[in-house]
Amino acid sequence: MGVDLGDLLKKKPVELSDLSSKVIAIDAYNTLYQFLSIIRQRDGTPLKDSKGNVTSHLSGLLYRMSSLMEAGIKPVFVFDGKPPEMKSSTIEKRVEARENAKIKWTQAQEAGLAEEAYKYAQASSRVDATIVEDSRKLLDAMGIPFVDAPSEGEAQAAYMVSRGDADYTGSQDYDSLLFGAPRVVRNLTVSGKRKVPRKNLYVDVKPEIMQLEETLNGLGISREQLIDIALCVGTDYNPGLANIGPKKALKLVKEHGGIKEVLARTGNEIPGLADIKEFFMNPPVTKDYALRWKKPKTDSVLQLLCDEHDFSRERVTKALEKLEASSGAGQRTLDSWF
DNA sequence: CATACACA
DNA sequence: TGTGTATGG
Repeated sequence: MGVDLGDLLKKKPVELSDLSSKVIAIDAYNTLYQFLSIIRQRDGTPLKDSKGNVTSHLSGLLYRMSSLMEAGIKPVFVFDGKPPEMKSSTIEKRVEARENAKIKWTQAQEAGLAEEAYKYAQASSRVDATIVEDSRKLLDAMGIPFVDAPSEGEAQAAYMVSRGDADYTGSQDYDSLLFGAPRVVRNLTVSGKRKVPRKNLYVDVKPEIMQLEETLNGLGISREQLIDIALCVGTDYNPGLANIGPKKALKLVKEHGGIKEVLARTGNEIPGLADIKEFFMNPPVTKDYALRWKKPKTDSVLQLLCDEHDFSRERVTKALEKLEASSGAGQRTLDSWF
């Protein structure tokens, strides 16, 4: 998912402490998917409570958010609304890939291929309605606000940064830049370590920020041209052109001015081009939101995580102490509203 | 992924 | 003070 523009974009590593007091509009889907895919046992099974419900996302949310808030960061989650019709092909492909991965997971398990099994287990992750519902309950109990996007969460998050209601969008994907987010932060993690795929190796990963204006100036293009490049490479709304990666796309778009000319020159076409461009330039968003960070409801968090999902009381209590110590839950924001 | 804990 | 490894639910 998302757009593969990583090589073109200028990224600046930062410390978590540099993001203190910043409001970060986090793409909920992206984050939950990451948690579900990565927080697993060595055989690939996600964390589960005694009733068999998956809890990886709750674990990820609790520990990461309490650490970020302790560092003074003010997260707000943005949930997806109704996906646009032009995304349906991508959505169908994801469903299919997931079903396929489930079968292969079982097969690999039976064949005793641990690494294969793990890989397919990850690929079978799904952010379903229950996952979303649990996550909203936990965020609410933790006092972290969330916003419901009318359509794409990345677009809503970008809008919130454009308006100045948030400082950054937070996502591993680059889409929010296309939607016009002035600033994006990736790798918004605590530990700073990430496992490299397939290898038994960990590398240091720091949060990194990207700035739209700076990126565009550096490449010598407009946002519309950045979108054109994405369209060449492929987005959630179109498959992309054969044998054209980010670098070639940049060259072509700069040379010919825009996607229309590139298509004409290369003998390609993108069905629904105008609608897709319009969607990136002017996505459905809402201004119907209020960002309030509240004191965590300790009892609700303990009830949800410990009583309902078998989390350790000791660990959850420790995380709650971090939350309560955070400035985000405290004075300024809260008092300004009450 | 984040944390805890062992051990250098 | 750091690095590797196991565990969480």
